[in-house]
Amino acid sequence: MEQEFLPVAPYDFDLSARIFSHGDKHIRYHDGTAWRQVLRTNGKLVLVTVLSTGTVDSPRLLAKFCGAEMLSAEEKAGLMGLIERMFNLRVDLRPFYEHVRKDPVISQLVVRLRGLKSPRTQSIYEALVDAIIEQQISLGAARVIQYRLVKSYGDDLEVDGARHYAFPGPERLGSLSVEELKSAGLSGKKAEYVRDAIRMVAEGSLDMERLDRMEDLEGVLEGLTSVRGIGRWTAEEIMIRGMGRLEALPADDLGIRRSIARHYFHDPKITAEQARAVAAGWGKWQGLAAFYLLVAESLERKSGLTH
DNA sequence: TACCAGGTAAAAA
DNA sequence: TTTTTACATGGT
Repeated sequence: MEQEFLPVAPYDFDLSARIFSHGDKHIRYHDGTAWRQVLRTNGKLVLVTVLSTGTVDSPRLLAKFCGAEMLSAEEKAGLMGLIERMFNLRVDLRPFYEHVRKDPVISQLVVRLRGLKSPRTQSIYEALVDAIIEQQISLGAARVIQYRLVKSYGDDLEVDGARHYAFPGPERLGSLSVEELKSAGLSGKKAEYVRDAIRMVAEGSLDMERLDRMEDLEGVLEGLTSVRGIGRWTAEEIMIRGMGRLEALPADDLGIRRSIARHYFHDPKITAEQARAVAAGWGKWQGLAAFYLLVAESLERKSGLTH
């Protein structure tokens, strides 16, 4: 079963999905031309493959759905909406490019990385779990733990003899003991944070949907940080990566601070406040602008290694 | 081997 | 109120 998408131009799918290039083939990855991950629609697992068949100025995507028995029209529509959200296909980059025209650094990057849109997780819940795992440790270490969690407790789907894993649902993850979560590599505290936050969502004391609909950024931040284990950094990660709030900037983030320091200061290290002061100029596109910085750095690192 | 890595809450000062 | 500390894992 195939489905076509017409994203809002400009859009560079392969560049945008590049952050998944070091992924796990059985969980989620991008091999340069195609992106693949198991998604859920109405409880059904579907292996989704997305690839670009267009150009940056005339973007066109093709999605293939495998593994599930017949999908209803409603389930298919659900998947399509999910894919549009996950890649921010409806976002129009042109106002962003217009806004940063006078910024000495970002104005250069938007030319080099034209069509880049930051991807989102399948659900806000998934962004929450990922962000808690990523607290303090390196991205490499976090990724190992995340994949171990998915392979240990996620539902699996077999397609053409290969086994693919979906991120475990909140019912499953919330029912695990602290010991089981620790066996995947989480610290005792992080295991408690994850379990308790999921339970709060389940019992209704943490209403993610309400926060997602909220207009006021500060209100969302406040709602999220009231949860034990979610500090400012984690809340802002959830906002940009899970909710698609492109104005949210995790200025406490070490990588973002390093990057802003390198481009705007002489110091190799700056404070979160200094980072926020620079980012203020990016207006309601702060998180997206920071994403451009990080992608530019990763591209430079890669080309640096090959020479 | 030791230290740092895309933090946070709780204890101690 | 501000400053330390424990925490888990993987890369260097």
